[in-house]
Amino acid sequence: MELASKYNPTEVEAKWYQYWLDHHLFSSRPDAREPYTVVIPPPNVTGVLHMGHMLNETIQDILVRRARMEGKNACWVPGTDHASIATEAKVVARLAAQGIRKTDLTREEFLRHAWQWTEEHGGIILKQLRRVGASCDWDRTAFTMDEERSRSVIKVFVDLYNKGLIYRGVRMVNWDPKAQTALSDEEVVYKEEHTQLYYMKYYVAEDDGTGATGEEGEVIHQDGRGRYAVVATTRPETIMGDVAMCINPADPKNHWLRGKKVIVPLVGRVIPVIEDGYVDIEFGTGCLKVTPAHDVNDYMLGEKYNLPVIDIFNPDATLSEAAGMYVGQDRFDVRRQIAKDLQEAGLMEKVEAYDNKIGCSERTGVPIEPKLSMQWFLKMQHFADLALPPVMNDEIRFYPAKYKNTYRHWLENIKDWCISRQLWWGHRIPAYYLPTGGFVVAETVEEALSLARAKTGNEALTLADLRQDEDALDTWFSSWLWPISLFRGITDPDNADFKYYYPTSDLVTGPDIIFFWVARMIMAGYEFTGKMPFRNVYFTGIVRDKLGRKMSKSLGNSPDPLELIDRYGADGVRMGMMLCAPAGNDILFDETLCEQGRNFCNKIWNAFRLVRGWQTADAPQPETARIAAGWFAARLRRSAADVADMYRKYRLSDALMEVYRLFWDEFSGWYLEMVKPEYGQPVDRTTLGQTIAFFDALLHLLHPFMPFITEELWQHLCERRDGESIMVSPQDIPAPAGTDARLLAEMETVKSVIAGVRAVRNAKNIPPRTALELQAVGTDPVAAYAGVIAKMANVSRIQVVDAKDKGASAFLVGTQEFAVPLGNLIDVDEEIRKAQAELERLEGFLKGVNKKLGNERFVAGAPAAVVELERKKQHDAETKIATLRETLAALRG
RNA sequence: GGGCACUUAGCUCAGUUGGUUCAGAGCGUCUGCCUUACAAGCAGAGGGUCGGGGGUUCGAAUCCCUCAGUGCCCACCA
Repeated sequence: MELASKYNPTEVEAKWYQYWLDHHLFSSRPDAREPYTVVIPPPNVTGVLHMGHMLNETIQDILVRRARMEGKNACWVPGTDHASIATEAKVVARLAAQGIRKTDLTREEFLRHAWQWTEEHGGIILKQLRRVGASCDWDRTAFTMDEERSRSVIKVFVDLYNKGLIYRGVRMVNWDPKAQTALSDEEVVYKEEHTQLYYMKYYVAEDDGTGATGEEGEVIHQDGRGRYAVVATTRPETIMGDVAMCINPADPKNHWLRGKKVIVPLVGRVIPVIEDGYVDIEFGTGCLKVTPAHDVNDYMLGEKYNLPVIDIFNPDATLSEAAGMYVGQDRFDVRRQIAKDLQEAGLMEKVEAYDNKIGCSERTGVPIEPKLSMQWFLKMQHFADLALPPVMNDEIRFYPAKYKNTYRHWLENIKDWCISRQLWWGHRIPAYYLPTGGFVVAETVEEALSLARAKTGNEALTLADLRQDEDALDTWFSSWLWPISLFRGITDPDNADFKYYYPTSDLVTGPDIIFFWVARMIMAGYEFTGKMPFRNVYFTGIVRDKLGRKMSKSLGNSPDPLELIDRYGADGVRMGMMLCAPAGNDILFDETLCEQGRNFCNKIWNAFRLVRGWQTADAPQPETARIAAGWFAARLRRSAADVADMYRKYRLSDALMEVYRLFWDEFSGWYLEMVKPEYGQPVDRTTLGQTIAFFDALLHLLHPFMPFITEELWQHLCERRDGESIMVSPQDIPAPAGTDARLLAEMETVKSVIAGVRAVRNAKNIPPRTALELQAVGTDPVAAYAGVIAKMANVSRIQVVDAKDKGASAFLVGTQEFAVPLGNLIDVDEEIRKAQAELERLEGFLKGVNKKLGNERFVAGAPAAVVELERKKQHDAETKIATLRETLAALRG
């Protein structure tokens, strides 16, 4: 079969993925081997693959495949997340497009639509993962809202409620007016915005003119209408909720306002002036309007001073009846309107531009509204106490470790978690309200009923008397159980899978969900299993474009991973991702990296074409090939050891780069060229066998990064039988041997000699076909490698000479001088210039070394080995300088 | 406003506890090659006073201080 000179990934990839599936090569069952478990960070069920996934899944696949090849029982569990808010928003939008309002539907009707949506769009991303090569155990595919996961969530809720860790109460929460639900603190993101600061006049009510003491610093505003205080706010639309004005008791400017009452502008309500140290004297005028219903701090003041609460907003952030004005209008329209009205009424002192940070909903993007409401909360201090120590003492390791700080800071300032959402798409809170007031919490409605009967003493209660809480749980309240619930560890903790696979091994995720997910999984792990959920956490970077901008739909700077795979092959794209992905660093993705990956595939492909094309003959192995094989075996052992070390440190980019260079430079560039027979000549069986063994080892090293091409070539290379696969044919590359270091060092010298000759060739424009002679001055330290040098540099003979030819171009390898006789081809002036420059450099270097050695404190203070090294540097430099001087003298002579 | 990182070749990054021959890699750049595995390639070359300044040390890219810049996280100044 003739092989094309270019690797074509498309067919190969489809073929092998199907082969892997057909032979259940990703499936895992508990056995005697050491388990290696990874749970996928479940993508949104209706999501599509983007570059962030591409990176994340590639890393997981590399780790999983590596573990599998090491002989571990690797199990990578895939699944999707129901993504409560995001999915519900999409369903609501679709319904709206059909002219259906959510509020016109019953819960059951809405959920039918949601499930329908999920079935239509769900799981697309899991199919896409196959294109990437992800070696997930698809039989274990789970969904955060499937039956098992739902049972786990409900069981855990009941358990925590019974432990007294879940409570219900009215608190100030983050309200998303678009999704019309409460959010946790973590779901609020702060955005810098250019806004206005409005300075409004609050006239003193029934002003009798008292209060002014004329003391230093006192600031009294007054106009024809009387005396007034000025309050600066970014939210003038909330004045209808004002119930007090607050000044700092230590603020002389506003002393005169003590004990007074002021009039809310436009509204006309008379409110008291209170005093509290909370108020920042420097901000604005030092007067703060207090709106307990719509600001967390104001709420705190309200509690402290027993102020009334006037909630002026409807759930969609339009003004409510309670506002009394602008009723039904949107908060931002009201802001514009009220600014105008204040202006016209002469109640606006001034308006200034102001940069402010606005809390916005992570999901819908709209500014959140602090709102008092009845919600369910999880007490977090208990969990923080559980989850902090294992990370700080490295029982659970973070890569990179810098995230330990972030983690600690969050846990040390933990607040209770608002877990209820006013949504339908999610796990419904298993609380049941009684007709007589109060509620019970139970896993099933039947249990709830018996609890209710016991609680009320009323045996006549029926299911119809119980009303289940309308709220759903925060999505993360199911995600935090993921590593446990995937193995049914909540509902059936004694099952064999759970005992075998849990704790999982590595978690790969982005640092953006360290609080949402990672921290909470650790909490859940210790709370419900008494064990860590995973041993290591690998935090990926955020994928940015080459200009450093975060990839996003709106910027249009995010390539479609599948399109990239079409163009460069999955292996090419995987490599492109990994080339720029050191752990924890943001990765600046550039499509040319995929090109590099594709080129590498091609390089591997062509190296294979070369080897495959060789005919064999019964012949003794040439000396050059024997040397090459001995050297490359050592080179391979060293790289394999280095790569293993990099895996241990999760330095996957470095590991890939090491294998890349090993294959391209050392194997293809040096080894294959050394053993390659003359065109049309056969190769001896020993060399062919060794070469295939090396190739096999290289494919094994490459496989985790580039699964498709390696499987394809491995089949050709080893003539595998059906059902076999490179991924389950572990190959142990021996540990480096004692003699390796010498072997490697000698070959480096040989390479330098070859490079030296080639450089001469290049400089003089001598074609590769023209054989050259080589002289070694005095002695030849690499005489044993003469055959290699002859072949690689096209050198006809190597002579040891006392003095090199007059017309020779010389170069130094270490302290050893070599020369290529060129007859009249040599450019004397150029040679002199070159030698002179080198001499000057060396003299400067020697001066530095001498200075160091001349320093008594260095000789006395530094370790003997270091001093010895300096002496060697000195000696070598002197030797080289002497050689160069001779060369120069000869050239000039 | 607090905290944590980072600043090394044109670009992206290594550089382990301060000490192996003027600081390394990949990509890009330049020069020469279509040499029957590969031009998605081969051979060679150039490129950095390790952000600025100060200090500790026999010795600093590496430790300390300081200044400047960048990024991220957290925070209730309206």
